[in-house]
Amino acid sequence: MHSVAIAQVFDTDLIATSPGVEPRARRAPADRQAPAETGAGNKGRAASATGMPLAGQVLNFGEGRQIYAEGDTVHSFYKVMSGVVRTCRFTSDGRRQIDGFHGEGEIFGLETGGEHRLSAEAVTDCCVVAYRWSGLSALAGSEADMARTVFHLAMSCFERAQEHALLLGRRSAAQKLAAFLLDLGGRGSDNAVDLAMTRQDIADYLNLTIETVSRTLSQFERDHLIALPSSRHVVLRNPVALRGLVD
Amino acid sequence: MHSVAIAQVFDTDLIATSPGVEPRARRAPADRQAPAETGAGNKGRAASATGMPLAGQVLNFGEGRQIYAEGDTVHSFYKVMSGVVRTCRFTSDGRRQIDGFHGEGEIFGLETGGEHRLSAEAVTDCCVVAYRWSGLSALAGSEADMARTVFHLAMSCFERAQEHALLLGRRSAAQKLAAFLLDLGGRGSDNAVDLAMTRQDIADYLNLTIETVSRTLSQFERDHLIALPSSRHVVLRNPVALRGLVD
DNA sequence: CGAAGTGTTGATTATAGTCAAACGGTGTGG
DNA sequence: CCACACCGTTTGACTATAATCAACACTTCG
Repeated sequence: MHSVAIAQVFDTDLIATSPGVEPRARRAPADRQAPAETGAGNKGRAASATGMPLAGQVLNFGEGRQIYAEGDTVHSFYKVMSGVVRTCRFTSDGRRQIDGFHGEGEIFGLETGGEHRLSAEAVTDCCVVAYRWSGLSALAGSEADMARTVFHLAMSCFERAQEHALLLGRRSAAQKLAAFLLDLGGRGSDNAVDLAMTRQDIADYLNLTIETVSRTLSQFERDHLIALPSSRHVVLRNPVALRGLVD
Repeated sequence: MHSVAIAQVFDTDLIATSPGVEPRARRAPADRQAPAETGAGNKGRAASATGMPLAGQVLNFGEGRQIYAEGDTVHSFYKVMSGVVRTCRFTSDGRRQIDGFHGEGEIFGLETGGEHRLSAEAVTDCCVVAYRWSGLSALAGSEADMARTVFHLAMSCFERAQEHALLLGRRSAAQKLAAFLLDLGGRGSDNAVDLAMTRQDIADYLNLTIETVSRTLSQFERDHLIALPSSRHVVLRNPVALRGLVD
């Protein structure tokens, strides 16, 4: 089902070799599939030639597929090679809270406890590397480089979580959306932002409803702050004014 | 101004020796004072007798005093020995967003960048230990124990930030307050919670107004979910029902 | 006692949520 | 090829919730 290859840890960067990515059809038909590591099996894991301490498995997921579920035992943490992943939690009243969107190069699924506190799903077809991780015990004394590496990752996860909390602390829907668009826009150098996720995803991330997201974007367009050539493609016409809304 | 003493790092716990805490009057008069490390100077720093890699300074702050400001150069991270500290940010429209309340044993001020992204202030009179920290470079290869220690701290900061984001994702004021009270209540074993912070602090933490906080607590009391013997003392009369509101 | 800070309550308004309908692409099957 | 259904999205009308503006109560402290 999934292609498997070797990856390795090097200094503060996690590198995957021979990713073996195969394209997948958009619009995955089914709701759920077996967790990644079950589906992919364990074949192909080996220490790399350069003797780096941690090897990873390259895995592919179709759009909408679950990578792991809330409550699953933690076996690995993950790095996004391509595509976008969301981490989220479901509340008992049926709502979904999206903790974050994780794009290329970003880490998700890092936990200290024994089980995942959130589930992770592919927003688009995506390729991720799973790094075996048995919690803090993996940070044995002899592997200081690895400790530093993983520490760095933990800190960037921490800072993203903190920024998300501050984003959610914004007063109005307009402020939240402006901050969201600028965050996405900031990743590329031009002012074109394309949204990998649906309005529902955005709403669940910003703690708004889909209607409010849609209305606010339409208002931004009427105010010439953005252009919406299509619903998933946003052009920041006036980033300065957007920034003014935010801070 | 501040008493100074030695502290040290040991395994995953940061321990302060000879804290030399002196009580201070509640209700600090002035708005701000010089940052801790300026006020306290550098005297008293030394390697401990047991040869632990990191020594800390014990510092005391009166209620309302600033520990560091947003934008300050990072010299240290901090552990709360007693009292409560808040970390927060101010938005250009004058609002304040509280990132978190940090009680006894908790860490704050850990950053990867060169400057603090938030400011920290004493909610009550408090005693904190400042651990010198020059960022990732401090995690040199020979200090694996320290790397593991600091990694553990980073992860707990991360998890708290993530929980805060999910808390802010709650729909209603009642849900936010119920989650907040249960979080505070969970720290002790009984159902008595005393609030170190003002209604304004709570409002800024939950992204609500002071009036909504007050009204919601009054409503909880009318519904026999809590008792409010005084405004800063809450008794959770029906924690099960509160939990039901949250999840 | 009076002043200042903190907290509560009431009346009104602004904002976003809810319910509902319609629009626009995309893919399918006749 | 077109008709159709489906999904994500947009828009409208109405409502619920919390913000705002305002007044008042309670504590602490000088």
